[in-house]
Amino acid sequence: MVRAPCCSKVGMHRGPWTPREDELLIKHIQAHGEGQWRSLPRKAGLLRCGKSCRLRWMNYLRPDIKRGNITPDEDDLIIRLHALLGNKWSLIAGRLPGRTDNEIKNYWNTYLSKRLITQGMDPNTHKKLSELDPPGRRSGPKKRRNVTPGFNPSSKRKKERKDNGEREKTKIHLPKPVRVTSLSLSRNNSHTSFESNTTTASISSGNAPGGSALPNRDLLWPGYDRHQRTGFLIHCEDQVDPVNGGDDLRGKSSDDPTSDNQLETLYEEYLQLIKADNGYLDDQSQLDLFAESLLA
DNA sequence: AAGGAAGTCAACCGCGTTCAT
DNA sequence: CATGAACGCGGTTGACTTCCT
Repeated sequence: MVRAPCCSKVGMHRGPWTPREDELLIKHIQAHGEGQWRSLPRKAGLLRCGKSCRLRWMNYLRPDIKRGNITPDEDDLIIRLHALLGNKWSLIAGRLPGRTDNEIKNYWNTYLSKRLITQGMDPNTHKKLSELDPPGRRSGPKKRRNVTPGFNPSSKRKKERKDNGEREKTKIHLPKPVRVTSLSLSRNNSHTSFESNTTTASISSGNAPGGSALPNRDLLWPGYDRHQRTGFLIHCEDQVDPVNGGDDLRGKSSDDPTSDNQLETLYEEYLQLIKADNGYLDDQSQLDLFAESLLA
């Protein structure tokens, strides 16, 4: 089947966005919200394809985007999540508040995969490189520079922490809340979706994200209201949805063998573990278990 | 100082999935 | 059921920057 282009490319602007274009896009989204990307450029007075607008907003203009250096904790988490999830950049990004999939993908391709290679690891499998691929024949960074300002190799940081007598821990961020749209509603109905605030591991918070913008609970995915009451919103997106539903539930079978109760129990255990250690998790196996549960 | 090599990252592209008609 | 629209994702590109010789 021949696929129609997402928009007519005749007369469209391409390449880097100008400040004026950014301003128009921001103003439009502030006034009308996200979504309806195809018609957005016309309504916003932009000579851009809708896809381009979405990308610009998601990867650059969104107010909650954290720009700048990836922290050591984020660094470690990316590697560990990549080992479990593979190149699922959006899923990895979902666990790093304020980071975009594009940013993490670029960061991985630019630094992390190369660093793993220099450490003798295969960046795809996270296993030691076989003897069939001896170090001298590896394709890695050829030469050059102390990379990005502020970039600090993880091994060095770990050594510094060890030297300081610090425990080696991985900071765990709570799953990132996302817009939740009802199963029964059109994706284009912006009045029936909501955004909640990004939440990190401030476990004791009892404030419900989402606030007054919540739609009828009956329209939400199973488990939402339960976690809303306790102040957490599980990130549910694609197959990661831990409560048998979520943003992209379309087509999901209600016969999913994993019960709500099982998943809820697992999630509660996860929260308890983090609570017990002020937002950190020492036990790699517990982190792995949680990550695997997301893929179940 | 200049030119080329290499790195970075925003943006583009194509495809898969889901929903509406 | 078939088709097209809309969206999101991962891979790739290419302009620009930085470094090396």
